[in-house]
Formats: sequence, C-alpha cells, structure tokens
Amino acid sequence: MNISISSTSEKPIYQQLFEQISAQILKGELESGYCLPPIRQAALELRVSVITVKKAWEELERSGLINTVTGKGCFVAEFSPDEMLRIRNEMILNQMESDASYYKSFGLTLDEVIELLKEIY
Amino acid sequence: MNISISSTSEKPIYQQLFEQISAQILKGELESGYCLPPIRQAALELRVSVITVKKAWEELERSGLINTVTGKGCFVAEFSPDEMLRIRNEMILNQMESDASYYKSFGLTLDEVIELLKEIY
DNA sequence: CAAATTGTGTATGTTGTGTATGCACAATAT
DNA sequence: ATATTGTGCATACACAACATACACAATTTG
Repeated sequence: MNISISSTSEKPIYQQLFEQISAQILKGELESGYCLPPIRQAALELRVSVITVKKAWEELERSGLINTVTGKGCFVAEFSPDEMLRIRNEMILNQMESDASYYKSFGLTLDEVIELLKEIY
Repeated sequence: MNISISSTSEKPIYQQLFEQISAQILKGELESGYCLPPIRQAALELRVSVITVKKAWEELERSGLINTVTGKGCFVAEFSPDEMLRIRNEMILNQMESDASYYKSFGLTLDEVIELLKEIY
C-alpha cells in the first residue's frame, strides 16, 4: 500500500485511490494474483472510511483490473502484457485528449505545448 | 457569445462557461472594454439558469478578467499584453502540472508523452 | 425635474446529485 | 463457532443548478 491521498485535492478521494492503484497495476508493480489489503485495513491506514475504499475498489473491478471475492479479498486480475498495454494506453489517451482540448481552447499550438511540458516535466 | 456547453461533461456548467470565456479573452477574441451579454440573455441563449451564468461571471471577476458594474453590465478588463500573457500562462501551466503528474504516475517519460501528444493533437 | 419604466446585476430559498460516513448484514475461511 | 472478508442501507454534508423575488442604475416620459 504505497498510496498518498490529498484532502486538498479537487479530485475525490476514491478517484485518487483508483488512479494510483490502477497505475501501479499497469506499471507491473502489483502482479497478477496479488491480494489487495482488506478494505478495513486500507481504510485504517489511509484514514478514510471503508466506503471510500470500497468505491475505489469497485471502480477497479469495473475496469477489469481486479477480481473481488466476498470473504476472501480482492486480487489483481490476470491479463496478457498486450492487454495490459492496451488498457494503459486507453486510460492515458483518454485523459490526454481531454487535456489537449483544453490547451487548444487557449490557442496553443502543439509546439508550444511541448515547449511548456519540457519546462515542467 | 460563441459558447458550447455539454450537459454530459463531468465539468460543472459554470466552469465550462468560465473556461471558454477566459480562453476567448486571453486569445484576444474579446477586446478590452467589450461588454458581455446580460446574464439573462446569456442564460436564455445557453438554456441555463441565470445563477449559473452569474457564477461563471463571478469567477471571471475574481480572476481579474472582467469588471462588473451593477446596472450597466460586465466588461472585459484592461490589461497589458504582458499581463495577459502572464495570466494565460499561469492558467495553462497550472492545469498542465496536474496533467503531467497523472502521466508520471503511469511511469511515462517526457518523450513518451510528447510522442502521444503528436499523435492526437 | 420627478416619477415611472426598463435593464442590469444580486440575494434568497429549494431541489437534486454525489462524496463520504458509521453501523449492521452476508459470505467465506479456518 | 469464530474471525475475517466484502456488501447493503440510512444518513450527513457539500455543491451544482434552478425559479423567483429583490435592489440598483439608466432611460423614458409627463
């Protein structure tokens, strides 16, 4: 459980959890079959409610990243490296398109965006 | 009033309005002193409530982009090209940093991000 | 010029949606 | 049986969006 949540963030807590766990799975840091911590324990560690953790885990389940088994726990799903890459790219591109349209609305060119990115990345 | 709002967007309507008007001002499409449409008329055109428009206009006021005069209207503020650029970059960089941290969480390098951006921009 | 009218932004109260919570329940493992 | 796991339900709170009524400024008009 290497997670950091920010109460000041504009993003909901459950979404922060979802994004960070997703990234860890898709980076290969959490292997297939790995058992996530019980929601109570996670909630205790992260100082949030059980419900909030559950909601994040539900999102992971819906995205096909984990399998939930009542009474046992939540396990990182099995998928091929190809599929893993596909999901990863899908999530990233989905977000990136939204980001790009924001930049475009300010009249930024691709080169300008790249220039700014180089400064802050 | 060249605005398009999406009810299906995850972003609040007032924020969509704020972002689009901001961009138009900072692109120079709306000149200093230009009088924004009355909130009633804007609300009617956009098929939203007066309150929603007012909230967006309030954000613009707070950002220093417009001046509101009760009984007269809301006018695009006067600022130097330098200041205009400063505000623009501030808004964009602010968003971009958040975007970048998302990409980083997936382990993307700067080059990978640039590569993907080139594909979709 | 003063009163009425029109046009502008403003404030109040209500409804609906979504985040986050605690506590009680169901299913599973040992 | 008992402990451990996930699940369901009722609630509190915050916020977006709404309709309506209000207050102020400019204009018309007698």
